[in-house]
Amino acid sequence: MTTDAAHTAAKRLPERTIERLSEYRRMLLECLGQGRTHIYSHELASMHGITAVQVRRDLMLIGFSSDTKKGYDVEVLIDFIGTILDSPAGLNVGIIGMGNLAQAVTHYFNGKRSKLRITAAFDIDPEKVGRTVAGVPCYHMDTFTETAHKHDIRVIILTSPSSVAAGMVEPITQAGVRGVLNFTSTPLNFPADIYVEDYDIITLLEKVAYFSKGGPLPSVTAGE
Amino acid sequence: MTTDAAHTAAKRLPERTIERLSEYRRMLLECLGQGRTHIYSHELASMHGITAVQVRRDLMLIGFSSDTKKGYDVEVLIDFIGTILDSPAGLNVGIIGMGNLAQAVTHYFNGKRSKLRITAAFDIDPEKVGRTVAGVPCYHMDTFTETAHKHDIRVIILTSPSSVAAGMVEPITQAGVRGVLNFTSTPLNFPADIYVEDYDIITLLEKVAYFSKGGPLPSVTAGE
DNA sequence: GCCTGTGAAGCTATTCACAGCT
DNA sequence: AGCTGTGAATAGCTTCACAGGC
Repeated sequence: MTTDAAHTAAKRLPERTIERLSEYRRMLLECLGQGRTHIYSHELASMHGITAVQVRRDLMLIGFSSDTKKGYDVEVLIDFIGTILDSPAGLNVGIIGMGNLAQAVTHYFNGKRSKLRITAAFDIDPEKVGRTVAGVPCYHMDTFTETAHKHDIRVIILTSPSSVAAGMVEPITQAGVRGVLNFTSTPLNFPADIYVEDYDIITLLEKVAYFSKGGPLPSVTAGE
Repeated sequence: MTTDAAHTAAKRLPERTIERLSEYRRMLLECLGQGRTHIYSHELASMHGITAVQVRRDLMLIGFSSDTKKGYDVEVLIDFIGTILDSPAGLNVGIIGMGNLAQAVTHYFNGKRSKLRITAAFDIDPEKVGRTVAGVPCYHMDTFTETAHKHDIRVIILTSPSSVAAGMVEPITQAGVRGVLNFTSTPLNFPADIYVEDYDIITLLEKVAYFSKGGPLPSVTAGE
């Protein structure tokens, strides 16, 4: 087995596979909590509404294979996915803009054991700066660069108002951040070596709206 | 059957194209607000960090073409995209769970002119039920079916705690909802004729984290 | 020249189909 | 029988390359 798999650029896994691995893991953790020790690919698949082949293919891609034929060992698989997704030492995440969305995200995180830690929030609202919001200390945006360094922030969740988002590119880049999750509806021009995931809620909803009407799905057969 | 099957998703556009159309439109609206009347494909493209061909291909797919060669007419294109994305009469959206995330989403919507309207929220918290939260009347989840019908809700944004999400499938399905935007980290088994978009924030962040470290990008640009 | 529109090629992701193992 | 692992085929999406128009 290849020990360098975790950081081989050449073997970059497909985006979709990464997303699914994250989902598998969460489901597996739930199964584990319910005392389940093994799970078949088709079970995991149906829980996610995908095919068993897809699950097996994903596991194949990460080089996981079960030794027994009684399905995958839940605990072992969880750990294995961890070697792919997690940085061994964990990763510190900062969040810019401490409004409702940021608080929601932060709360989502609480309780989930994770190698990802939201360790610093940034805002300009005097109501928030200096206080702890949703369990995270909130700093003034002016102190971003130094605070980000101090906390060794590698990933930024950007939830500032879209109007000021463009101005965040420079400081984020300067701070040595490697990845950005952009909830802003402004497309941002980061250098190519920073991974950016745009996640625009309006777009998402318009997409759902489109496909909701798009399929004038022929009458469902009476059976159900 | 009187209605030809051809009309069934007659020309269902690619998911990605739909997403981009939504983004183009928002950018175009901004351009329009700045008094711009025409725009070239490569301009629109660079604003979104994609290629000009991609933009032209998307427009080709929706059957849009410019009459002049001075770029696309901003206003005309906005309207054209509207004919693709919007239901002429608009679409009512309901939101289940009126926590931070829901409030953020609702606020995101305010001010954006849209054919989508969040007209009803549902929660079980007595603090919220009966009041107007973020500009949207909040009803008790118990009244979901009738309220959803009364409001002619076609799309649901699901932001309830994951633990109770599974229980929402039945009522949502019964209410005749056609599309669901699921922010819950629970994969939900809706009938195939309901369009579901799963949008899990933890997965997203884990993905960003993976690709942030994944690329041991040769040399981090030290200089400014 | 610089633009748009588009067939054809290329790439990515999913599914098919089947071999091999208990 | 039912499961996993995987080459080969397919579907979905993006980019190349170029034709045609101002």
